[in-house]
Amino acid sequence: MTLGNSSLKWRKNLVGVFYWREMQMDYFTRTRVKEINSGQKVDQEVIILGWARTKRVSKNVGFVEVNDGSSLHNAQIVFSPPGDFPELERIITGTSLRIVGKVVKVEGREQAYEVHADKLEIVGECLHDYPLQKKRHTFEFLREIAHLRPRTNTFGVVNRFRSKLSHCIHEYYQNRGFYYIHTPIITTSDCEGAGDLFQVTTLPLEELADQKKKLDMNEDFFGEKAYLTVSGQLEGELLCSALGDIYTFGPTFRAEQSYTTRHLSEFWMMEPEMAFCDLDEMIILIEDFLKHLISFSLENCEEEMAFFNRWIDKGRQKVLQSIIESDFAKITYTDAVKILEKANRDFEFPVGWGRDLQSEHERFLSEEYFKKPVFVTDYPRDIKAFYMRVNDDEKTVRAVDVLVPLVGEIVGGSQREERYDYLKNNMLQQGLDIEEYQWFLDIRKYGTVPHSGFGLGFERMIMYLSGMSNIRDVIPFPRFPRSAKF
RNA sequence: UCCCCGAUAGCUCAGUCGGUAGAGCAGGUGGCUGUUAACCACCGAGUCGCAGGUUCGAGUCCUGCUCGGGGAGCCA
Repeated sequence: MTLGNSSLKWRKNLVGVFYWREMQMDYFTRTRVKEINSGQKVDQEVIILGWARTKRVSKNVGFVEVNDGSSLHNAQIVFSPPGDFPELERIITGTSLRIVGKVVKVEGREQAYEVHADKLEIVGECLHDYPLQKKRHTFEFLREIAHLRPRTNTFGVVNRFRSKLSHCIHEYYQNRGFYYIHTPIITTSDCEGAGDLFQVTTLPLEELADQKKKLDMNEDFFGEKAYLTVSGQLEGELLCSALGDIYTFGPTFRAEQSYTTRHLSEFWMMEPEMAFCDLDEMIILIEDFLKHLISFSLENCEEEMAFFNRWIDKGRQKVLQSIIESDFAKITYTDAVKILEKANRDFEFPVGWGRDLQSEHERFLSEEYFKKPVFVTDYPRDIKAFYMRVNDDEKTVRAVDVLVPLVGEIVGGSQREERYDYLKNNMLQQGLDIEEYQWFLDIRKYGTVPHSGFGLGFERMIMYLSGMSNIRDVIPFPRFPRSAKF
C-alpha cells in the first residue's frame, strides 16, 4: 500500500517502545486545523492531516476545505495555480489528505486564515459512492450510516461536546472530594427495581433449546443467573459507607421495549452517593451541579453551543442562560397533584394522589407551569423503590425527580432508607429475597448513616444542553430494541 | 407491547383521475470565476421496500410482511 509519496519504512528506536517511519505522516509535527484558525501559526509553514470537505477549482485558483476533527471549522487551503497540483483532480468530499503550506492572514473573507499550499498528497482516496454530501442529511438517514456520521458537522460537534461534558463531570466531583468508583457491569441481583435486565450467559442456548432439558443455572458461568447492571447504586451505597462521597459514571443497561426519543437500551449514567447527607442537602447539590454543567457549556464550549443555537434549537443559549440566573422550582408530589388538578386541562390520563405522574403531567409542570427545571419530591411510597427513606407520614418517601422541558426526567434520586427494620419491611413488602440482599442490609447494621444519591442520565443531559431531540443522536452508536449494529 | 404516519435515483423529494418515471443535490465531462452549501452547460444513474390480490393496465387501490419515523407505557 502506498500512502501518498511517503514510504512505509518502519524502524524500531533504541528504547524499543516507539516505532516510527522515516517519511512519516508527521503525526507529532502536524498542526491541527483549530490552531490554524485561531491564528497561532501565521506566516509559518505547517503540515495538515485531514479529510476534504469540499473543493472548488477554477483556472487560476482552487480551494479545498479540510477538516481534521479538531473543530467544527475547516481550514481553507488555497492552490495557486491549480495546474501545479495534479492530485487536486482526485479529491472529492471525504478524501484524506496531507498538505504542506504556509498560514496566511486574510482580510474581508469568511475565514481569517488560509493555508497557501506548497505540497499536496492524497493519503486515501474516497470512492464516488461516499454517502455523505456537502448538503444537509436527515438524522434518520445518518443513523443508518453510524460508521460515517461522526464525520458530519452535527455529529462532530455532538461527540466533542460529549467528551468535554464527561470531563467536566469528573472535574466537578473530584474537586469536591468525591471518589470515582467502578461498580460492576455484571450483577446477580435480579431485582434492582429499575426495569428489565439483559441476562448474561455462556450456556449454549441453541443446543439447549434442541434438547428440551430443564436449565441448570449452576452450570452457567457464574453458577447462578447473571445480568447487565441497571444501576450502580446498590454497590455505590456500600462504597459511600466507607469513602463518604463517591460517584459512578458508566454504561447502564435496560432491556425494556422502549421506542421513544429519550430511551436507550445502553446509556451512560452518573450516580453520586453521599454519606451523612439528607434529601434537602442533596437537592442543593443537584441544583449546583446542573447549573455548573450549564455554565460550563456556555463558557467552555462556545463553538458547540453556537452551533446548537444556530442549527439545532434556536434560542437554546438564551434559555440556558436564564436557567443559571434563576432558582429551580421545587414542589412536593402532593402539591404537584394539586396544581395538575386545578390546571383546567384535559389530560389523557387522570390525575390523582397515588397515581404516578404521566409524561403529559411532567411536561405540563416543567414546560408550561414553571417553564424551567423543577424538583418534585416526596412521592407516594407505593410507586417508588424499596430503598427510599419513608417519611414520618408513612405514606410518602424521600424521593426526588428533576423534570426539565424537552427531555422530561433528567435526574432521579432519593434519600436512602438507613434504618434496618424499615428497609427490611419494605423489601419484604415488595417481595424481595432478603437473603440475596443481606449485604445491602448489613451496612444498616454496622454503623448506619443517613445517605442520599441520585442518577443523572448523561445522554438526556446532552439533549437538554444541545436541544438535540432524539437520544439516538447524542451517543455515537445507539442501542435500542432490534438495533445493535456497528 | 399498543396507537398513528411513512418507504420512488447515492441523498432530499415531486409524481394529478389507475395509462409504464421527474427535479434539485451528489457523481462524470467541459467551461468560468479569490471561490466559500460556488456558478453555467451536457451526461450517466430507478426490480417505485418485499410478497400476493383487484384491473385490459398499479408508483398510485386492497391484504400481509419487513424496515424507518412519531407518540404512549417503562425509566435516566
